[in-house]
Amino acid sequence: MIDLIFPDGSKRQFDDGVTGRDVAASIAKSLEKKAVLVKLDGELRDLDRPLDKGGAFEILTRESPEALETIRHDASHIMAEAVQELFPGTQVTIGPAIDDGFYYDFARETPFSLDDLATIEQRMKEIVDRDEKIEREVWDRSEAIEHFKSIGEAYKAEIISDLPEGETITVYRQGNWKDLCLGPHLPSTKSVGKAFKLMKLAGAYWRGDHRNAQLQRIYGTAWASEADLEAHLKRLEEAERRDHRKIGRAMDLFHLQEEAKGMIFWHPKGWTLYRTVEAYMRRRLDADGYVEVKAPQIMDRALWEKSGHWEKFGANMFTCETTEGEELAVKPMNCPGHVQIFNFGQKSYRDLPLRMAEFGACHRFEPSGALHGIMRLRAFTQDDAHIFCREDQIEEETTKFVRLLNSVYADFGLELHSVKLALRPDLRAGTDEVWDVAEDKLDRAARQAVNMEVERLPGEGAFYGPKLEFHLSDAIGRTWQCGTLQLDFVLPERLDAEYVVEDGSKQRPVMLHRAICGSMERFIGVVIENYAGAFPLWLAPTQVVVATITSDADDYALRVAQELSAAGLRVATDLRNEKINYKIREHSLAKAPIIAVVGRREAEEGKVALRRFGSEGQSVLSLEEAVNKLASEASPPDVIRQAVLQGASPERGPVGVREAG
RNA sequence: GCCGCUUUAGCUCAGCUGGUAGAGCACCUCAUUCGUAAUGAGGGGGUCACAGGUUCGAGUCCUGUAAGCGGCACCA
Repeated sequence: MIDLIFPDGSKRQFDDGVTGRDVAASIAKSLEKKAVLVKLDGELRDLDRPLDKGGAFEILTRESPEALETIRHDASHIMAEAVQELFPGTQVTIGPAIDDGFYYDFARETPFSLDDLATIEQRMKEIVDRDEKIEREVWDRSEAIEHFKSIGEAYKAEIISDLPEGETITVYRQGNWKDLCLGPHLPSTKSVGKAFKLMKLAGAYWRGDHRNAQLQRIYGTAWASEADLEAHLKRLEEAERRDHRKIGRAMDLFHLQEEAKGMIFWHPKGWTLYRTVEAYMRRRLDADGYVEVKAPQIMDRALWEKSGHWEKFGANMFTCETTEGEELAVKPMNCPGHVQIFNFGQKSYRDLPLRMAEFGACHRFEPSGALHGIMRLRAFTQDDAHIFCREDQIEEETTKFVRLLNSVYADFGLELHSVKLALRPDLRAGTDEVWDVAEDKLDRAARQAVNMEVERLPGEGAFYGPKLEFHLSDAIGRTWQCGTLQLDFVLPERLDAEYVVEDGSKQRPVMLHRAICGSMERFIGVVIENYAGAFPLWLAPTQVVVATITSDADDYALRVAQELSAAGLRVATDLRNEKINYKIREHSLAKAPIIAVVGRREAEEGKVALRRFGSEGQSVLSLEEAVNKLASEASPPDVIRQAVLQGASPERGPVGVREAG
């Protein structure tokens, strides 16, 4: 007999070997019908698999969130079945559930075409209609290897051979089709439903290793209901609408061209946005006790050899040789330069922590396939800083940094989504004791700053120290990793950084590499997508468009523009001989935050009619009122906070905006 | 870098099985002076990514190259 404890706390006894389906049937016939999976002590299991032990027990229906992953996993199996029916000779490999859907990697000579996807999808729906029972079988290891070899499934046979001895080999059978799989699965192909869609074709390496054969991956999305599928497709459309590359072109922010691939041509409006973000970051760093520096763009090979970059990352560095025989490299990162500045003259423990910041332009030779819009470039600017400190300052500095990062994200309408701690890799510098302390310090400091679980990523740290990754989420819930903080035990040693302590002896400082935006370009890309180009007033490249109704108002419009501009606002005028409807439409489509309409009436009364992006109303204000109001509204969020702290009236208007515009 | 797809006017895209390139928007000119999301008329603009090949003839078929896109690998 086994004891099952149900979610309501009740406990019942069942015979050994009872299945989830039996249990469901014993509760209600309707439940048996709806049941697709069970959960035993937190583990998902097939409905028809006999229960070999008791424990916390739950019966799951298709609609339960836990079932979704299984629906996706099953969909991948159905896809594999469909592919093997349609394209005999295609080998299967693996096909897991992933976020929003599933994929399956196939080995086949001829590539699949987009037309094939429609055919496969059709066949998948037929397989669902066939209502094939999905059954779990436990196989003998060598028999399983033999079986898959005999049917030409070399990859499957390899997977089984690589499973540890003693591992239970389970094969799932649906209709005539079999696949090696851990499970669990739904009871029948019909349970999977038809709320799926094949999305794209891609190449992928066997076992994720580029030295292995390249397989053909088919991605699909699968949901519990048609409505969920529709909603997902809508979200994808929405994401596409926000694509920074599209918006960048439409709003005339920047462009890329093949003569400089992976590098941005910033246009006036885009560069205004860039400068606004940079000026904001600079103020935040200034206020947080950083000093800003600028190190050379190109330095001698010898320095990169000393720092270790030449050996480890030389292949990704842009290099050149002078006619005088010097070998130089364009900096791929800023750290060695900063250590040179630290090393100049003598540093005392009184100088620590020394927070050295640079908007550092870095160049890295990224593989062509890695480039992506302005998110992944060959030339980019890090909002980099290195904090030189004592070991006992690591925690405090980390906490301070995380608070700053959190506040910066919030100012851009973004939210810190998760913090991850990348732990020691196999190949690493430093002793285990040092790593224990370092990992522990970062973990504790991050927790203290954000009151959030810190996810641990074993083996993903840099060879020189553990790393905190900060993932943010945008307005439509996508996540991005921008911020990072990395502890470094190695570089100060390699580049001989030291400071004098109280007793006059010399010590190595610890270095914290940290960035909030990561790359300015990438961060701006995220910001563009976050706001879908409809920037808040303080960020908008053009903040106010002064549009005339008739040419009678031209002189007045110029005066309005001049006064707004004098108050620090970024202003454009539209004096064209066009109807006001036309102008409103055009500037609204261009996402101008404020349209100031002036006609004969406003000119005579010294007023302006303000229309805000996204609203149809207008407010008529005197010119002076409008200037004050807009100037104060256009102040960056940190400047407004500062003004409030100092007790200045926020109505007094522009503080600190000018440097950006 | 690897796999697949794409590349036609400034932008978005048509162009069937080969017969010498088209729309909308944008741009320019003229007229229109108008009160909150498109005034009308006219005009200019393309080595069809690039280089070869097949053909009487190539935007269209073939090969190669490049870039872009979707993934994979990479991301110090």
